Amino acid sequence: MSGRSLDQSTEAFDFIQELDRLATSDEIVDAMERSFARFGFENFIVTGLPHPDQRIETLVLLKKWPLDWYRRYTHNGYDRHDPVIRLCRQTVQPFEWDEAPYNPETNPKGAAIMHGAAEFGMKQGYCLPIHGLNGFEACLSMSGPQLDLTPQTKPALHLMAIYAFERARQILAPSPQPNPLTAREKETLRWAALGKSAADTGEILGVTERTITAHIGSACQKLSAANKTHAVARALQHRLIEI
Amino acid sequence: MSGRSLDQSTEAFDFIQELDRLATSDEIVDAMERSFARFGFENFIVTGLPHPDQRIETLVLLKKWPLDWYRRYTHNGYDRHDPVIRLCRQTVQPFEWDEAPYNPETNPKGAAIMHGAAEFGMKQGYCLPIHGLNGFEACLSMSGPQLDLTPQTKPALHLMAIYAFERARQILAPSPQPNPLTAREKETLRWAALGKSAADTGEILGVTERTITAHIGSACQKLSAANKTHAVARALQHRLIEI
DNA sequence: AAAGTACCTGTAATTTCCTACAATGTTCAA
DNA sequence: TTGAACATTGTAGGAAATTACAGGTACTTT
Repeated sequence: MSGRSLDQSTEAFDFIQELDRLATSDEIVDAMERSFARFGFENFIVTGLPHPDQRIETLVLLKKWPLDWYRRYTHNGYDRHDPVIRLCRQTVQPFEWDEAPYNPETNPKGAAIMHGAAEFGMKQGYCLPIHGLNGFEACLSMSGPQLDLTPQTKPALHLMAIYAFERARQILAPSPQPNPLTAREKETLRWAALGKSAADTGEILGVTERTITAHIGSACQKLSAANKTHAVARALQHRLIEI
Repeated sequence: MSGRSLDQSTEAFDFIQELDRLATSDEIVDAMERSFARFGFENFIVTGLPHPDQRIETLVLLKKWPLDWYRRYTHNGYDRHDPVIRLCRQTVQPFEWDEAPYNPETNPKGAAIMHGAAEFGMKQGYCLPIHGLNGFEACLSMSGPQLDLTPQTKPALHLMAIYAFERARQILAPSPQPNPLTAREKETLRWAALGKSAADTGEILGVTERTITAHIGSACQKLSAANKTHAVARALQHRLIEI
């Protein structure tokens, strides 16, 4: 094993131990900047992957990213068509940006997005998908002019990404937004997701059918759902209930 | 950094590179046995976490585990109450078995399961949650009489677990079971998940309401669902549709 | 003490869903 | 070519869901 790759192996473990001592997102960004620079990366972004009804800006945790490109990217909703984001949703394995395919027929904007990044000096990059609790999807995407990626360094970066994300999540999102549903509403939605009718659920919970429909109805209102099926789907999607 | 922990750091990266050269699950088990032994582990199991309607036996990928305990565990459905499994679903961070809480009131079987494992020589252990695509949950759980866990070794084991799992998944589950739903059934379920009535969906797809109800009905049959809401929940849970 | 929230229940009208029985045309593989 | 699976549509009746209007209890916060 070369001296260089040994350095990089221990670099990952040192980085992880350093993370626990960092208290703010700025400190994490600084630490990431230093550590990733040793692997040839200049820019990076840590972000969740948005649902159809979310904007990616609200999910970005950390970034050292060309600001103009970031503005253009978010303003135009490029995340919907970005080949890197798309591949990120389909794999758990890290990959280089080059490896993200884009079919000009099904995704005409794909090429333009990749070219746009290249215009900002980000021709090459490495993306590390992160899959969290309850199907939460995120990634650490990095770019640099001269990547130094070997079979040794890739897992090291992977490990750094996982821990950096988790640390950032702890700091920046310590309190997941309060579940807007009451206990009863969650309970009735959960039974509905398991195929129970309002009458069934009423019997299970020892209340009348009418009460169940009332809970379902208020859950529909809170979730802006058109009906029970819609409410269950949204509750599952946003991890408000578990089945 | 001590010589021991440096060995263990490189051990992880060597293990990961070795994985790609392994072609069978037996070879992976052997490699894991050798590598994990250096961290003080004797037994391990790599398994997916079952949904309410699944059995854990069908999701076990690799194991070196006391057979009698495994039989007792699966026969009694201990995975439903195992404190380690429960915590595994709630965190992405590795943890020691000791750290898995069990409330005797809400989970009376929890203590018995932990004691049962101890009877088979598995008093201490380390569990590494693995969160895959689309919310797929799995873990690598390991046990040994004398654990050698330090802030350096824990991330190393974590990394090994992630790559070992992915390699086992590639070998043992190369072909995800075919989606049993037809294109039309998925389409109608998807619109249902978005809150559309059968009449709405019929208008959207340019067919009659009756046709939509037929598709939903056959989807319900295939999914063993009691009604549309149940079918949508199951389809979402098993990643048969995306919304 | 008042206000707010969650929880519970009722009636009634309307809409939507679900199932059973029946049938036609298409596509694809054996 | 000949089933098998799929997509489509129909009728009809019962089950379930949805909405609107109304009201009561219990608990917590202000």
